[in-house]
Amino acid sequence: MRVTLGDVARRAGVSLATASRALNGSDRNVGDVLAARVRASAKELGYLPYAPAQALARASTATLGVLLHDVADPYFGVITRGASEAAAEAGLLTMVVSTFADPDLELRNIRMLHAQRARAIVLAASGYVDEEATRRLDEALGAYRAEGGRVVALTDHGPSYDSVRPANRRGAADLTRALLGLGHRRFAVVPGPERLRVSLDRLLGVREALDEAGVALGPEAVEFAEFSHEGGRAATARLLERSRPTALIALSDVGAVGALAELRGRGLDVPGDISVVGFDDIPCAAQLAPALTTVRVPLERMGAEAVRLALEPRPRTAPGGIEDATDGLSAGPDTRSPRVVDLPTETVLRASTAPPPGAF
Amino acid sequence: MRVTLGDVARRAGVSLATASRALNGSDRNVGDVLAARVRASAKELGYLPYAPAQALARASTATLGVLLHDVADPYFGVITRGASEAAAEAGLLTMVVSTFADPDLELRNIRMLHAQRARAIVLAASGYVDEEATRRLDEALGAYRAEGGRVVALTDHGPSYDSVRPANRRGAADLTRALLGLGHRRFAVVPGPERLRVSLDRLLGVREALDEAGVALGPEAVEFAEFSHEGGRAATARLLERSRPTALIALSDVGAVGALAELRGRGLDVPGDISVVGFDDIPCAAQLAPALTTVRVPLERMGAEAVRLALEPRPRTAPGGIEDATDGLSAGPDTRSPRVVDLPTETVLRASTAPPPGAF
DNA sequence: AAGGGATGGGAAAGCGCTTTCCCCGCATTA
DNA sequence: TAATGCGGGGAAAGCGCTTTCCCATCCCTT
Repeated sequence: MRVTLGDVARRAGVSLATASRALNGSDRNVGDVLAARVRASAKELGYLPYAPAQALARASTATLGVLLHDVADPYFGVITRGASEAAAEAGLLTMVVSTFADPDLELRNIRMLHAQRARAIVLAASGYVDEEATRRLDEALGAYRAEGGRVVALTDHGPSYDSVRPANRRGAADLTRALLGLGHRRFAVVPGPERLRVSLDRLLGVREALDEAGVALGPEAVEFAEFSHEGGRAATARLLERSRPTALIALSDVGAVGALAELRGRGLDVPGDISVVGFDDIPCAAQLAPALTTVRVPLERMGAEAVRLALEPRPRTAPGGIEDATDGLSAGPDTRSPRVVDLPTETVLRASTAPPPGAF
Repeated sequence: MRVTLGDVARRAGVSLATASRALNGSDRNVGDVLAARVRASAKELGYLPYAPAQALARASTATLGVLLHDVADPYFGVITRGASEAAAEAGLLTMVVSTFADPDLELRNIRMLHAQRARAIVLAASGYVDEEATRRLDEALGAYRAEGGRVVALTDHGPSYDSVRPANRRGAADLTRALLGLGHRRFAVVPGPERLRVSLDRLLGVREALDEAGVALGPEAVEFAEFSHEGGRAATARLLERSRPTALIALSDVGAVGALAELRGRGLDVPGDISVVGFDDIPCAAQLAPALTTVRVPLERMGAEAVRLALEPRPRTAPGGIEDATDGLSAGPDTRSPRVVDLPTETVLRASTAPPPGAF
């Protein structure tokens, strides 16, 4: 390409080494005079370092990978904002890849990020139930980590990864208890897709609270659905064919919005005829009418926290068992036990919930 | 790092050159036997190409940059989805950087993307009114283009860039005409921030339609606001202090949502007391209650189209004036006249608009 | 006044890949 | 049979940077 560090050095009358040290920092000092000359020369020539070459020489890039289902989904959008802001603070660029909940695509994307040698990968896309898919992903991630890459999971990806975990199960249980507290006894649930672990996790929380209260939740009252407007809408329609719940629990806000649409279409009043709750507290949840009762998940913080974890200096255990601070170059796999950050969720009561009809 | 092409080559008993050609394609052929051996060897070793090294050797990366205000804003989220999907199809990884409508940050981010030698930059963040800021951005983009980088603007960034342009002005005019058609004569407008060109562009459309109809729009009826829920809410509050419009035109959906919240807070009925319209048709616009009348902007398509434009083979004019198809290596600045793709918008009438109160 | 750290500068060896250039052997043509 | 391509293989020269050495000063210390 155009202006190289060599040009800058020549113009400043110094060696390549000095120019490099002056512009891009190093443990070695450069005399003030020369340093100033180099900087001036760089500015005059409009020099910009050539990142791929730096990456090659340093054996380390300045990029972060974020793996998610869909950037346009506000859930992931907010996470990505948190992550990329934290990344920017650390001088990293964020590469966002969408998998659309397809394990094969996810695998390919992990390989791409690995090939790019992203410093770290944030797994915002949730874990799969399918064991074979999980195994293959683990394998690819393992290879990445073996070369010094860091991985942080934002959902349950097994115990071997650093994780930032919202209290999915507990949050769902609390939410359900809130509905029980209002007097509801007939529930219907729209979890996410059955193949994702989050769905099951949250559903488990719901069951937990219902069991506690001795309320039954038959299979006819559960209808899995994609995390989408249409998914939520269709699932709600199917549920209403076979039961008459007083409370509908959608385990994602986007799904809840679809549910609201379906209910409105059927002329049902929310919360007069039926209460509806969501999960995640995406930005528009509060602005719906009725405003959606939901579980606040600290999405932005999750993204930021994940990056913090990923960039945390990583002690490595030498064969002798003593921690040593080898740099990234001689990087071996990470031998620490994984860090886990548990983030609390919070039930947010809004206008979409009320006591069941006929309650006094 | 770990497994290099050299390892693969050695294991397959071939030269580095052959291994490279077999795995990563080239204009030269490799015999079937050797090619198979190389592929097998790569698979067995779990080889993944080292992208920074490839970039250095090829003088070209496999990344795309998208510059936007905020990933968590659905407007940009949807654009990004379109762009990154198109990029993925072309084998590119997408780097997303947020500028939060700050020209300085934008400048820094352009430099970073330049340093990464992203193949192309999609400017989804809108142009600034400030001339000095614009000049500096142009300068940085110019340097990037001088080295062969491609730039596509999604909003008005001046005539020198390839652009994908939604019909902002026309869309706003049509929207306004729709309100006029319903009988409205007293308007209030909440454009975006005054420093962004889109805001002015759309406002111009509104004025155009009002002028046509001979309806006045005094300065007291216009209140600029950030593209955000809170911005729209606060601006609406201020507007209502000093005027009693029958129609409120928010020139972004996120702003309109804020406006709805403020109106609801004041006990005003939409559309009974006042009609509200937005702009963009972000996914949740249709799911609000009342569903928002707005202008559909083909966001996803804009992103995809931008990438298509950016990746389009680029003829270059030789000094003699004859187009030649030199490859990217000897890249000079792009001498074609910029491509412009105009995308139509469409007014979508929903429940948030009705004839003004008292109309018969 | 001589020995010995610091200190700062430069030459050059890579980092992992692509691509030119050269060469060899085979098939084709005269 | 000799001349001529040509297809496919390999050696090696980079791509633009960082970093290890090595070296020359300079300033302390004894």
